[in-house]
Amino acid sequence: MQILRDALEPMLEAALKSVGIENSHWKSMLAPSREHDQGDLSFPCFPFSKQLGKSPADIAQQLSSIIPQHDAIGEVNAVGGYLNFKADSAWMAEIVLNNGIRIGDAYGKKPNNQSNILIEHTSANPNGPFHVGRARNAILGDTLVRLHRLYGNNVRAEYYVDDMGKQVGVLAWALDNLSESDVEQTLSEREPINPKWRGKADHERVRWYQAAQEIRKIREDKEEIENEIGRMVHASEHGDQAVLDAFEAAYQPVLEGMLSTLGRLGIEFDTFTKESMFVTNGDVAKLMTKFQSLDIHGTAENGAEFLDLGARGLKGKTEFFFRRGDGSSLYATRDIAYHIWKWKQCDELINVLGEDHKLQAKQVGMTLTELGQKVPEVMFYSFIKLPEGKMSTRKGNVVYMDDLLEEARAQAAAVVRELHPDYLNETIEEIAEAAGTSAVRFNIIKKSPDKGFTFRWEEALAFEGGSAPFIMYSHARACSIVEKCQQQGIDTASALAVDSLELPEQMPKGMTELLRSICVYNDVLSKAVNERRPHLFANQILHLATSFNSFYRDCMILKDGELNIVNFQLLEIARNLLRTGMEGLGIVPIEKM
RNA sequence: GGGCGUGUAGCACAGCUGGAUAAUGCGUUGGCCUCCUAAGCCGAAGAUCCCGGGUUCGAAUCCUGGCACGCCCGCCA
Repeated sequence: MQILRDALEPMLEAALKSVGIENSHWKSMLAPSREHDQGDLSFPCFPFSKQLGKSPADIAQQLSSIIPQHDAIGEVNAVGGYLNFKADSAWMAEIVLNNGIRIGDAYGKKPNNQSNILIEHTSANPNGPFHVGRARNAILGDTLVRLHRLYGNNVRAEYYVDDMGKQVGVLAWALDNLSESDVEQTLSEREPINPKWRGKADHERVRWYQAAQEIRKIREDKEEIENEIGRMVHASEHGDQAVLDAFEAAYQPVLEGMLSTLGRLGIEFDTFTKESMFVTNGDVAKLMTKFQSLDIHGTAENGAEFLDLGARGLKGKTEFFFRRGDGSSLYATRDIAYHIWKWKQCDELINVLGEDHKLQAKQVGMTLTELGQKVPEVMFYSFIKLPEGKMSTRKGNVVYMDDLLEEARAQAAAVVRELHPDYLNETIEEIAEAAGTSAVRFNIIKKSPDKGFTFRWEEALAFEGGSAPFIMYSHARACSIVEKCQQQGIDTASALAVDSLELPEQMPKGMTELLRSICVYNDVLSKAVNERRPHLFANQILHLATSFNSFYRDCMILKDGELNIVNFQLLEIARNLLRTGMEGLGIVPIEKM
């Protein structure tokens, strides 16, 4: 709790000085208490034992008696060599009720930070629908974008469109050369397209792509096919506009289908940048010329060129090829041109990448350094597996996000229908869509990105405990209380305006817990944003919802038609914090459940 | 073979800039709706923190050596 720390540090410093400790290492030792009921911040006294010739317990005891009384401190105690500080409930209430704590600016407000942040995420090849694995990037990336905005930063969400190269080439070839019956025959062993997604181009066209991948391996004329695809890919890499246009015609509907899936999850982009731009505008050619002047430049027998990153300390694969023997560029080369371009339009650059890109990101980073450019920050994430193994669009071994969202919506609808048989169908559908999609999102966000996990339907569709619907429910509950107040004709606006409040003498546990949770909110948001670990904030919102539920249990807002103003004001703060927090996570903050 | 990452209750997951009795959810189990939404709340049981060594007053956390799993080691993207 930063606000408690700020209040405490000067007092602790003085106390330490008076017992003879003057170095400043102690600051990092004042840390959140492990034992949550012992205090909010704890200070272990063990290291001073030798220096002072006293037992840690004695030192803690002595310090506790020196620390002066202060509004912020509810309790100081010395237990087993620890000095524990508990924030004072009334003090927390004072700060919270008087807007003394910054909680981020949420949506629609101006950024309070002038620096421009560019976050590139998703950037999936436009060759087929999102499966759950590919979608982890989009969900994590979008959450990072949202959290930055909640924190008050100015962010641009960018999608890098892979509009050239082999994957799109195969797709374009397939659409031009295969009939529907070719495709269906080739894929006859596989599951047919879900009728629900007929007409959605990502689902339709991926079958052409998948069929082409098979045909390229088995058909008699496979060599000619390879030549044809190779010719197009080549042309695209040399900036042949006709071929690039043909590619675009092939992938654009697919990309739109993919984006509509993401849209359902609340994911949107500010800008799209096509890879081919860096070929057609000459950036890549200039870059490759520049590489030739570097000390670490090398040339292979067939004329292919590379940078020797081993000379800069890279272990393992040391040669980083940027030009093929035939003179064309490689994906990584274009990626570097792209990075240089990105740096021209932002102050801070973040990429969201799968763990399979770690080496590539390292190579790009080292090359950028070699060119005197800054290195982007990267949020890596591990893959989602299926119980049967790895997901692969090519092999068709996937759980599509569209199917997952449908299933989630259907199951959520069943829950709502059972809980509230009296709700209108339309209401049920609305709640189900929000709860279903939010649950899917949250299930991915709440896990640490560097942890791989196995997708399980029952987890993705859990609507209790640590889920999005749990948070949504707490929020909806808060909303329903406000609604009830208004129904009863209570003037909520003037209740909010009251500023001389009398706090309860004995503060209920639920209220203290809620205040605590509110007081650490911004600490966690800041950490989640700056360390690029959205799951920390997800857990904080879960915690906020839990403590709100305790507050709800202990503190009646409306009793016998009578409004408790303190409780009401706290309710509104918590409700607002829940709502903005949910927006930061991409959970839909519906008001009725 | 080399590099990177992960390994914590039956399951899942947090904690990992060293600090107390390792947090949370599911599952198991006992209780709570004449009272603002029970998708909720309160309680109980459940953990060799992968294994061995080391550093330290103190190790889930740091170092080291293993083991298991994942990813990478293309003139692919």
